[in-house]
Amino acid sequence: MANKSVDCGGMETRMTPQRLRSTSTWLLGQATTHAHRLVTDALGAVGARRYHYSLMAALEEFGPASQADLGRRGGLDRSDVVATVNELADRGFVERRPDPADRRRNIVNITPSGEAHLRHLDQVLGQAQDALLAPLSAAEREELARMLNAVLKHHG
Amino acid sequence: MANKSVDCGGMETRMTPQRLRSTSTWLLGQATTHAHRLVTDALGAVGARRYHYSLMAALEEFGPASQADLGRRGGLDRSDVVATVNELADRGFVERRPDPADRRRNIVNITPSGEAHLRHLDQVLGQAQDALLAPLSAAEREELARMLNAVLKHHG
DNA sequence: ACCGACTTGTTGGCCATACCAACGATTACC
DNA sequence: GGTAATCGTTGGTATGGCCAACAAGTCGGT
Repeated sequence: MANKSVDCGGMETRMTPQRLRSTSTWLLGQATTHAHRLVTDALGAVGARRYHYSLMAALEEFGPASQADLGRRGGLDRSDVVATVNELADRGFVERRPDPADRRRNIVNITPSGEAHLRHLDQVLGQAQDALLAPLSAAEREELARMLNAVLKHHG
Repeated sequence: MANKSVDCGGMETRMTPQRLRSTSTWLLGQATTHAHRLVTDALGAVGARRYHYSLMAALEEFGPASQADLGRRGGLDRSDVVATVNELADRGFVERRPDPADRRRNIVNITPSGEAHLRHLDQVLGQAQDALLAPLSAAEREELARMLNAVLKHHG
Protein backbone atom coordinates (compact mmCIF):
# COMPACT_ATOMS: atom_id res chain seq x y z
CA MET A 1 0.00 0.00 0.00
CA ALA A 2 2.83 2.31 -0.78
CA ASN A 3 2.44 3.58 -4.27
CA LYS A 4 -0.33 6.04 -4.50
CA SER A 5 0.26 8.99 -6.65
CA VAL A 6 -3.43 9.21 -6.22
CA ASP A 7 -4.05 11.75 -8.88
CA CYS A 8 -1.34 11.12 -11.41
CA GLY A 9 -2.07 14.25 -13.34
CA GLY A 10 -1.17 12.47 -16.55
CA MET A 11 -3.99 11.52 -18.80
CA GLU A 12 -1.85 8.53 -19.54
CA THR A 13 -3.18 6.78 -16.48
CA ARG A 14 -6.14 4.59 -17.19
CA MET A 15 -8.63 4.95 -14.49
CA THR A 16 -9.44 1.27 -14.51
CA PRO A 17 -7.44 -0.81 -12.05
CA GLN A 18 -4.84 -3.13 -13.43
CA ARG A 19 -6.52 -6.05 -11.75
CA LEU A 20 -9.56 -5.54 -13.92
CA ARG A 21 -7.73 -4.76 -17.11
CA SER A 22 -5.86 -8.04 -16.87
CA THR A 23 -8.93 -10.06 -15.99
CA SER A 24 -10.33 -11.71 -19.08
CA THR A 25 -13.76 -12.17 -17.60
CA TRP A 26 -13.99 -8.49 -16.79
CA LEU A 27 -12.76 -7.55 -20.25
CA LEU A 28 -15.29 -9.87 -21.80
CA GLY A 29 -18.03 -8.38 -19.71
CA GLN A 30 -17.13 -4.83 -20.62
CA ALA A 31 -16.79 -5.61 -24.30
CA THR A 32 -20.09 -7.43 -24.23
CA THR A 33 -21.78 -4.49 -22.56
CA HIS A 34 -20.66 -2.26 -25.40
CA ALA A 35 -21.64 -4.88 -27.93
CA HIS A 36 -25.06 -5.32 -26.39
CA ARG A 37 -25.73 -1.64 -26.43
CA LEU A 38 -24.63 -1.24 -30.02
CA VAL A 39 -26.58 -4.23 -31.21
CA THR A 40 -29.67 -3.55 -29.17
CA ASP A 41 -29.78 0.03 -30.35
CA ALA A 42 -29.24 -0.94 -33.96
CA LEU A 43 -31.86 -3.65 -33.86
CA GLY A 44 -34.23 -1.50 -31.88
CA ALA A 45 -34.10 1.11 -34.63
CA VAL A 46 -35.78 -1.40 -36.93
CA GLY A 47 -38.07 -2.81 -34.27
CA ALA A 48 -36.15 -6.00 -33.64
CA ARG A 49 -34.39 -7.63 -30.73
CA ARG A 50 -31.53 -10.01 -30.34
CA TYR A 51 -33.74 -13.03 -29.86
CA HIS A 52 -35.43 -12.30 -33.16
CA TYR A 53 -32.18 -12.71 -35.00
CA SER A 54 -31.19 -15.91 -33.23
CA LEU A 55 -34.52 -17.48 -33.90
CA MET A 56 -34.82 -16.48 -37.53
CA ALA A 57 -31.24 -17.45 -38.21
CA ALA A 58 -31.97 -20.94 -36.95
CA LEU A 59 -35.17 -21.09 -38.97
CA GLU A 60 -33.56 -19.95 -42.16
CA GLU A 61 -30.63 -22.31 -41.86
CA PHE A 62 -32.33 -25.47 -40.66
CA GLY A 63 -35.83 -24.98 -41.91
CA PRO A 64 -39.11 -25.27 -40.02
CA ALA A 65 -38.86 -26.61 -36.50
CA SER A 66 -40.73 -26.97 -33.28
CA GLN A 67 -40.35 -24.28 -30.67
CA ALA A 68 -38.40 -26.56 -28.38
CA ASP A 69 -35.92 -27.30 -31.15
CA LEU A 70 -35.62 -23.63 -31.90
CA GLY A 71 -34.79 -22.96 -28.31
CA ARG A 72 -32.11 -25.61 -28.26
CA ARG A 73 -30.53 -24.37 -31.44
CA GLY A 74 -30.37 -20.76 -30.38
CA GLY A 75 -29.70 -21.31 -26.72
CA LEU A 76 -33.03 -19.78 -25.74
CA ASP A 77 -35.28 -20.94 -23.00
CA ARG A 78 -38.57 -22.47 -24.12
CA SER A 79 -40.50 -19.70 -22.45
CA ASP A 80 -38.51 -17.04 -24.26
CA VAL A 81 -39.12 -18.80 -27.54
CA VAL A 82 -42.84 -18.40 -26.99
CA ALA A 83 -42.62 -14.65 -26.63
CA THR A 84 -40.21 -14.30 -29.53
CA VAL A 85 -42.36 -16.37 -31.87
CA ASN A 86 -45.36 -14.32 -30.80
CA GLU A 87 -43.63 -11.12 -31.77
CA LEU A 88 -42.30 -12.45 -35.05
CA ALA A 89 -45.63 -13.97 -35.98
CA ASP A 90 -47.42 -10.70 -35.21
CA ARG A 91 -45.17 -9.02 -37.74
CA GLY A 92 -45.63 -11.76 -40.29
CA PHE A 93 -42.02 -12.89 -40.25
CA VAL A 94 -42.78 -16.42 -39.15
CA GLU A 95 -45.78 -18.70 -39.15
CA ARG A 96 -46.78 -20.99 -36.32
CA ARG A 97 -49.13 -23.88 -36.90
CA PRO A 98 -49.82 -27.08 -35.03
CA ASP A 99 -47.86 -30.14 -36.10
CA PRO A 100 -50.41 -32.68 -37.39
CA ALA A 101 -47.97 -35.50 -36.70
CA ASP A 102 -47.40 -34.54 -33.06
CA ARG A 103 -50.13 -32.52 -31.49
CA ARG A 104 -47.89 -31.32 -28.70
CA ARG A 105 -45.78 -29.36 -31.11
CA ASN A 106 -46.03 -26.28 -33.20
CA ILE A 107 -44.23 -26.07 -36.48
CA VAL A 108 -42.65 -22.70 -36.97
CA ASN A 109 -41.44 -21.61 -40.36
CA ILE A 110 -40.06 -18.41 -41.77
CA THR A 111 -41.98 -16.45 -44.38
CA PRO A 112 -40.52 -14.71 -47.44
CA SER A 113 -41.09 -11.44 -45.66
CA GLY A 114 -39.20 -12.89 -42.71
CA GLU A 115 -36.28 -13.87 -44.89
CA ALA A 116 -36.09 -10.40 -46.28
CA HIS A 117 -36.18 -9.01 -42.80
CA LEU A 118 -33.45 -11.39 -41.72
CA ARG A 119 -31.22 -10.18 -44.52
CA HIS A 120 -31.91 -6.65 -43.45
CA LEU A 121 -30.92 -7.53 -39.92
CA ASP A 122 -27.73 -9.05 -41.30
CA GLN A 123 -26.73 -5.65 -42.56
CA VAL A 124 -27.82 -3.76 -39.48
CA LEU A 125 -25.92 -6.19 -37.32
CA GLY A 126 -22.90 -6.07 -39.58
CA GLN A 127 -22.62 -2.35 -39.13
CA ALA A 128 -22.92 -2.58 -35.37
CA GLN A 129 -20.23 -5.21 -35.39
CA ASP A 130 -17.91 -3.12 -37.49
CA ALA A 131 -18.37 -0.30 -35.06
CA LEU A 132 -17.58 -2.53 -32.14
CA LEU A 133 -14.52 -4.18 -33.65
CA ALA A 134 -13.24 -1.10 -35.44
CA PRO A 135 -9.76 -1.24 -33.91
CA LEU A 136 -9.21 -4.86 -34.95
CA SER A 137 -7.95 -6.02 -38.31
CA ALA A 138 -9.83 -8.61 -40.30
CA ALA A 139 -7.32 -11.23 -39.26
CA GLU A 140 -7.70 -10.28 -35.63
CA ARG A 141 -11.46 -10.48 -35.82
CA GLU A 142 -11.17 -13.92 -37.26
CA GLU A 143 -8.79 -14.91 -34.53
CA LEU A 144 -11.12 -13.54 -31.91
CA ALA A 145 -14.05 -15.46 -33.32
CA ARG A 146 -11.93 -18.59 -33.48
CA MET A 147 -10.91 -18.34 -29.84
CA LEU A 148 -14.40 -17.60 -28.63
CA ASN A 149 -15.73 -20.53 -30.59
CA ALA A 150 -13.13 -22.73 -28.95
CA VAL A 151 -14.23 -21.56 -25.53
CA LEU A 152 -17.89 -22.15 -26.32
CA LYS A 153 -17.22 -25.56 -27.76
CA HIS A 154 -15.33 -26.51 -24.64
CA HIS A 155 -18.24 -25.46 -22.46
CA GLY A 156 -20.96 -26.71 -24.75
CA MET B 1 -40.33 -42.57 -35.87
CA ALA B 2 -40.55 -40.14 -38.71
CA ASN B 3 -37.72 -38.59 -36.78
CA LYS B 4 -37.51 -34.86 -36.71
CA SER B 5 -39.92 -33.75 -39.33
CA VAL B 6 -37.22 -31.44 -40.57
CA ASP B 7 -33.67 -32.57 -40.57
CA CYS B 8 -31.91 -30.94 -43.44
CA GLY B 9 -29.47 -33.34 -44.96
CA GLY B 10 -27.63 -35.72 -42.74
CA MET B 11 -25.21 -33.38 -41.10
CA GLU B 12 -25.03 -34.09 -37.46
CA THR B 13 -26.84 -31.35 -35.71
CA ARG B 14 -24.65 -28.34 -35.50
CA MET B 15 -26.92 -26.84 -32.98
CA THR B 16 -25.98 -23.24 -33.51
CA PRO B 17 -26.67 -21.52 -36.80
CA GLN B 18 -23.70 -20.36 -38.78
CA ARG B 19 -24.97 -16.82 -38.68
CA LEU B 20 -24.55 -16.79 -34.94
CA ARG B 21 -21.30 -18.67 -34.83
CA SER B 22 -19.71 -16.11 -37.11
CA THR B 23 -21.15 -13.14 -35.28
CA SER B 24 -18.61 -11.74 -32.86
CA THR B 25 -21.18 -9.99 -30.76
CA TRP B 26 -23.10 -13.21 -30.28
CA LEU B 27 -19.93 -15.10 -29.46
CA LEU B 28 -18.96 -12.45 -26.98
CA GLY B 29 -22.35 -12.61 -25.37
CA GLN B 30 -22.30 -16.38 -25.04
CA ALA B 31 -18.79 -16.44 -23.69
CA THR B 32 -19.66 -13.71 -21.23
CA THR B 33 -22.70 -15.62 -20.07
CA HIS B 34 -20.50 -18.58 -19.22
CA ALA B 35 -17.93 -16.31 -17.63
CA HIS B 36 -20.55 -14.58 -15.53
CA ARG B 37 -21.92 -17.82 -14.25
CA LEU B 38 -18.50 -19.18 -13.40
CA VAL B 39 -17.38 -16.01 -11.70
CA THR B 40 -20.64 -15.33 -9.90
CA ASP B 41 -20.75 -18.88 -8.58
CA ALA B 42 -17.13 -18.79 -7.49
CA LEU B 43 -17.47 -15.44 -5.79
CA GLY B 44 -20.82 -16.39 -4.30
CA ALA B 45 -19.18 -19.38 -2.63
CA VAL B 46 -17.14 -16.93 -0.56
CA GLY B 47 -19.95 -14.44 -0.10
CA ALA B 48 -18.73 -11.92 -2.64
CA ARG B 49 -19.99 -10.38 -5.84
CA ARG B 50 -18.41 -8.92 -8.91
CA TYR B 51 -18.83 -5.34 -7.78
CA HIS B 52 -16.94 -6.14 -4.61
CA TYR B 53 -13.89 -7.05 -6.59
CA SER B 54 -14.04 -4.03 -8.87
CA LEU B 55 -14.38 -1.68 -5.97
CA MET B 56 -11.70 -3.19 -3.79
CA ALA B 57 -9.34 -3.46 -6.74
CA ALA B 58 -9.70 0.25 -7.32
CA LEU B 59 -9.24 0.99 -3.65
CA GLU B 60 -6.14 -1.12 -3.30
CA GLU B 61 -4.51 0.26 -6.40
CA PHE B 62 -5.31 3.95 -6.10
CA GLY B 63 -5.82 4.34 -2.39
CA PRO B 64 -8.71 5.92 -0.50
CA ALA B 65 -11.24 7.74 -2.62
CA SER B 66 -14.69 9.20 -2.60
CA GLN B 67 -17.56 7.04 -3.69
CA ALA B 68 -18.04 9.03 -6.86
CA ASP B 69 -14.41 8.51 -7.79
CA LEU B 70 -14.70 4.83 -7.05
CA GLY B 71 -17.63 4.62 -9.38
CA ARG B 72 -15.77 6.35 -12.15
CA ARG B 73 -12.73 4.15 -11.78
CA GLY B 74 -14.62 0.90 -11.79
CA GLY B 75 -17.33 1.87 -14.24
CA LEU B 76 -20.02 1.55 -11.59
CA ASP B 77 -22.99 3.78 -11.17
CA ARG B 78 -22.96 5.99 -8.07
CA SER B 79 -26.02 4.23 -6.74
CA ASP B 80 -24.40 0.82 -7.12
CA VAL B 81 -21.34 2.08 -5.31
CA VAL B 82 -23.50 2.89 -2.31
CA ALA B 83 -24.82 -0.64 -2.02
CA THR B 84 -21.42 -2.18 -2.62
CA VAL B 85 -19.71 -0.04 -0.01
CA ASN B 86 -22.50 -0.87 2.41
CA GLU B 87 -21.90 -4.57 1.97
CA LEU B 88 -18.14 -4.31 2.16
CA ALA B 89 -18.29 -2.06 5.20
CA ASP B 90 -20.66 -4.46 6.96
CA ARG B 91 -18.05 -7.15 6.54
CA GLY B 92 -15.23 -4.91 7.67
CA PHE B 93 -13.44 -4.91 4.33
CA VAL B 94 -13.65 -1.17 3.82
CA GLU B 95 -14.22 1.85 6.02
CA ARG B 96 -16.37 4.81 5.12
CA ARG B 97 -15.98 8.12 6.91
CA PRO B 98 -16.92 11.67 6.05
CA ASP B 99 -14.28 13.78 4.32
CA PRO B 100 -13.50 16.72 6.63
CA ALA B 101 -12.26 18.77 3.70
CA ASP B 102 -15.43 18.35 1.64
CA ARG B 103 -18.50 17.53 3.63
CA ARG B 104 -20.34 16.18 0.64
CA ARG B 105 -17.95 13.31 0.31
CA ASN B 106 -17.17 10.11 2.05
CA ILE B 107 -13.66 8.80 2.10
CA VAL B 108 -13.59 5.08 1.57
CA ASN B 109 -10.49 3.08 2.35
CA ILE B 110 -9.67 -0.59 2.39
CA THR B 111 -8.82 -2.34 5.65
CA PRO B 112 -6.10 -4.95 6.15
CA SER B 113 -8.85 -7.52 6.38
CA GLY B 114 -10.15 -6.21 3.09
CA GLU B 115 -6.79 -6.55 1.44
CA ALA B 116 -6.52 -10.12 2.59
CA HIS B 117 -9.99 -10.75 1.24
CA LEU B 118 -9.07 -9.15 -2.05
CA ARG B 119 -6.10 -11.46 -2.41
CA HIS B 120 -8.37 -14.36 -1.69
CA LEU B 121 -10.73 -13.20 -4.39
CA ASP B 122 -7.76 -12.99 -6.74
CA GLN B 123 -7.29 -16.69 -6.39
CA VAL B 124 -10.95 -17.59 -6.58
CA LEU B 125 -11.28 -15.49 -9.70
CA GLY B 126 -8.13 -16.95 -11.17
CA GLN B 127 -9.53 -20.42 -10.91
CA ALA B 128 -12.80 -19.43 -12.53
CA GLN B 129 -10.86 -17.80 -15.30
CA ASP B 130 -8.74 -20.85 -15.90
CA ALA B 131 -11.87 -22.91 -16.15
CA LEU B 132 -13.35 -20.50 -18.66
CA LEU B 133 -10.29 -20.22 -20.86
CA ALA B 134 -9.18 -23.81 -20.51
CA PRO B 135 -9.00 -24.47 -24.26
CA LEU B 136 -6.77 -21.47 -24.88
CA SER B 137 -3.01 -21.39 -24.55
CA ALA B 138 -1.30 -18.75 -22.45
CA ALA B 139 -0.33 -16.89 -25.59
CA GLU B 140 -3.87 -16.99 -26.87
CA ARG B 141 -5.23 -15.68 -23.59
CA GLU B 142 -2.83 -12.81 -23.77
CA GLU B 143 -3.85 -12.13 -27.32
CA LEU B 144 -7.48 -12.21 -26.34
CA ALA B 145 -6.91 -9.76 -23.51
CA ARG B 146 -4.93 -7.53 -25.83
CA MET B 147 -7.69 -7.40 -28.41
CA LEU B 148 -10.40 -6.80 -25.88
CA ASN B 149 -8.37 -4.01 -24.33
CA ALA B 150 -8.00 -2.47 -27.76
CA VAL B 151 -11.75 -2.57 -28.25
CA LEU B 152 -12.41 -1.04 -24.86
CA LYS B 153 -9.85 1.67 -25.38
CA HIS B 154 -11.44 2.54 -28.69
CA HIS B 155 -14.82 2.88 -27.03
CA GLY B 156 -13.59 4.55 -23.88
C1' DA C 1 -21.50 38.34 -0.15
C1' DC C 2 -24.65 36.31 -3.21
C1' DC C 3 -26.76 33.52 -6.61
C1' DG C 4 -26.77 29.99 -9.91
C1' DA C 5 -24.46 25.88 -11.51
C1' DC C 6 -22.51 21.94 -10.33
C1' DT C 7 -21.08 17.74 -7.31
C1' DT C 8 -21.95 14.05 -3.77
C1' DG C 9 -24.38 10.47 -1.41
C1' DT C 10 -28.61 8.28 -1.24
C1' DT C 11 -33.15 6.32 -2.34
C1' DG C 12 -36.15 4.40 -5.47
C1' DG C 13 -37.35 2.65 -9.55
C1' DC C 14 -37.06 0.85 -14.57
C1' DC C 15 -36.17 -2.58 -18.16
C1' DA C 16 -34.00 -6.34 -20.44
C1' DT C 17 -31.77 -10.73 -19.96
C1' DA C 18 -31.46 -15.21 -18.47
C1' DC C 19 -33.38 -18.51 -15.98
C1' DC C 20 -36.70 -21.71 -13.25
C1' DA C 21 -41.32 -23.97 -11.69
C1' DA C 22 -45.44 -25.63 -12.73
C1' DC C 23 -49.31 -26.87 -15.50
C1' DG C 24 -52.45 -29.46 -18.98
C1' DA C 25 -52.04 -31.79 -23.08
C1' DT C 26 -49.84 -35.14 -25.69
C1' DT C 27 -46.61 -38.79 -26.96
C1' DA C 28 -43.02 -42.44 -26.13
C1' DC C 29 -41.36 -46.34 -23.79
C1' DC C 30 -41.67 -50.99 -21.97
C1' DG D 1 -51.84 -49.93 -20.15
C1' DG D 2 -49.32 -47.25 -17.14
C1' DT D 3 -45.34 -44.50 -16.24
C1' DA D 4 -42.13 -41.31 -17.82
C1' DA D 5 -40.85 -37.89 -20.85
C1' DT D 6 -41.82 -33.87 -24.00
C1' DC D 7 -44.33 -29.85 -25.72
C1' DG D 8 -46.23 -25.10 -25.42
C1' DT D 9 -47.54 -21.81 -22.20
C1' DT D 10 -48.01 -18.91 -18.13
C1' DG D 11 -46.00 -17.01 -14.45
C1' DG D 12 -42.29 -15.59 -11.58
C1' DT D 13 -37.41 -14.51 -9.99
C1' DA D 14 -32.75 -12.69 -9.77
C1' DT D 15 -29.50 -9.88 -11.57
C1' DG D 16 -27.22 -6.08 -13.98
C1' DG D 17 -26.82 -1.71 -15.77
C1' DC D 18 -28.95 2.43 -15.77
C1' DC D 19 -31.64 6.85 -14.84
C1' DA D 20 -34.38 10.47 -12.02
C1' DA D 21 -34.82 13.02 -8.17
C1' DC D 22 -33.40 14.91 -3.96
C1' DA D 23 -31.04 17.37 0.05
C1' DA D 24 -26.71 18.78 1.51
C1' DG D 25 -22.68 20.85 0.24
C1' DT D 26 -19.24 23.35 -2.80
C1' DC D 27 -17.70 26.38 -6.44
C1' DG D 28 -17.59 30.33 -9.92
C1' DG D 29 -18.50 34.63 -11.25
C1' DT D 30 -19.88 39.11 -10.29
